[in-house]
Amino acid sequence: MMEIELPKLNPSQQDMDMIDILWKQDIDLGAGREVFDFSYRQKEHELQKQRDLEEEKRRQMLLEREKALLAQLQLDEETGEFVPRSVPSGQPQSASDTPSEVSQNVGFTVDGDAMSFDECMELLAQTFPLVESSETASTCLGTATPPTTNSQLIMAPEQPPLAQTPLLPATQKSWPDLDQAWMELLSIPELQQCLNMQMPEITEPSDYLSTNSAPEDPSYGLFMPGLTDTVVTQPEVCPPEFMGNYEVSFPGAGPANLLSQMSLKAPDTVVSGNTDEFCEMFYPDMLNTAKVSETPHPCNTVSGVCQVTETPDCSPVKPLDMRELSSGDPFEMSKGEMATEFPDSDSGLSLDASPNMSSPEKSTFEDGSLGFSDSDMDDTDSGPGSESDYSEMFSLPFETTSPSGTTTNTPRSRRQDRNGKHHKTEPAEASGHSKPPFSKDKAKRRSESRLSRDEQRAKTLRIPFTVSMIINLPVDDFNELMSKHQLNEPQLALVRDIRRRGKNKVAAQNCRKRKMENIVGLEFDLDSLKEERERLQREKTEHSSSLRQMKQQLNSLYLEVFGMLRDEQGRPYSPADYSLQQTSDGNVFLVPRVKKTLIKSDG
DNA sequence: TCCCGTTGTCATAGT
DNA sequence: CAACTATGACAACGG
Repeated sequence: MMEIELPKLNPSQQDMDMIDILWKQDIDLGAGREVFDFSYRQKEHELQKQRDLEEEKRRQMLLEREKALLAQLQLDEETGEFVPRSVPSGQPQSASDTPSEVSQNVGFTVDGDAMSFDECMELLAQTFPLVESSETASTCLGTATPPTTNSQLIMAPEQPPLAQTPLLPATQKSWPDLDQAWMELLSIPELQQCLNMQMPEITEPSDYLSTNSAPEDPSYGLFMPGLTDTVVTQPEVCPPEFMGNYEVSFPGAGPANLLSQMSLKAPDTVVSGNTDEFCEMFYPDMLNTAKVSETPHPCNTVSGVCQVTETPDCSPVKPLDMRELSSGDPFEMSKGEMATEFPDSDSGLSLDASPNMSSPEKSTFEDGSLGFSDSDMDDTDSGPGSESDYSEMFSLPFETTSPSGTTTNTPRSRRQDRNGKHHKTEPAEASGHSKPPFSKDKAKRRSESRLSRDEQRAKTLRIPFTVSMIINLPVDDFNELMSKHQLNEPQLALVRDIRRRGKNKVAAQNCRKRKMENIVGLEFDLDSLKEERERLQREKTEHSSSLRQMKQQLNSLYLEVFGMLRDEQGRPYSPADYSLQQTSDGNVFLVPRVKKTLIKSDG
């Protein structure tokens, strides 16, 4: 039932188109065009393997050298230094990072428990016979680099999928290790560099890009007029073929390949982010399948991928799934990515946050007038089918994050498969076929239903675009699109309403987010000001105390000085009659108080 | 049933 | 002036 027909209509061109689409959408992820090109990836893969091999060899050599070094040294109890135990007939040292005096005495021929590099390689080759010979070296990392290496994760077109199954349990158990190893792998600068270098060498990206006018927004190209023209006039320009090619090319490894390549091309995303999130982004279906499947493993998402990758027979990964996971709605996906990575853009809130999986009960009943079933929808939508494929491609967002979306994807693809190419699947429909496994965020359901309402309306009026297209297209392209389709007045009104609502929804979300941020900021300011006030009050208290003390000291000093003054007869001055005053120039005068008393007496 | 938080939508002012 | 954004207000919804 998961089989789909793969119409072979100008496959190469379609491949290129799809590559363009996927590539553009994944630019946001840091993925390059080569991610989608088999030849790229092959060469990339080769190069990476070489790099891995070199790296591992180098590490292994260092390890061996250290081992041998320690084996050949003994601690000099007098000096506390390690000194050569004997002079072995070792091989000449090639590394420069070993102390010269030591390297002269140490070789690779090992004594004791140390093994030679070749022995190690051989042992590892025997231990992991499934790994490519060139990769056995990398396994020398031991636990740090589990045997499941990039050859498996990235793509293994030449390897039968079953050949990897023996590793499956181990890899699933050791996924954290594998993740770590992957992160280490991906963090190797040379690796990334070399991956990036491959692109210009193999093909000029402009060759691909030339078909589109250069979009400013990476995802913009998805909505380029040319592309939409293609959509309209060429209904079969489609992902299924493209994906089909991939599936044919890499039996049982298509989506995983893509994922791995993506992860390679966008190491930051993988490394910095939670792998679960990452995989949920790309493999909602698979994850869901993995979770639903009876396999009891605590399936973190990576393991979900692993399952899909390594058990292609039962895998839900079919071209359509692939299309979805390769971002369901490419535009939305890319936007979502941008939103998450660059919060400034759209404040991390985009429409894709709004959902496209609508809860069936709500989506179908909330709009009473629109309460037809999904099958009805399918029937009503069987129309020209020209946009259906792209409508599917541009279908609403959030399948990537919503659990219900993930659960619904499989049935959705199934139905799409059944319907062949004439499947304009609305998100609402997609979710309508299976209930959310658990009560997820009500907000999401609400948003789903809301969007699905617009979707339903659009469908009712047979609007040939998806809501996401309507909302997200730049105004010029939107107008162009409108002009290309002869829409009647209600259709135009609905489309404008959908666009307005969609944009306003995002605006409202941003507004609320800002409001909350402002509140948080103000609370922070309030706390700071409270602290400041307390501090100032403490200072004031201290200063008052200090001032009082100084006044007392001054008074004492004054009395002391005044008491030392004597008149011509040697008698002390009376403090009642005289006072000491200091002028601005620093001179001190004895000023009689007589005047005051006189004034007082006069008064 | 009421309360409350969240979200979508509308109206309107501003950019 | 059109398109978009920001925001207050309101309603619907669900816990």
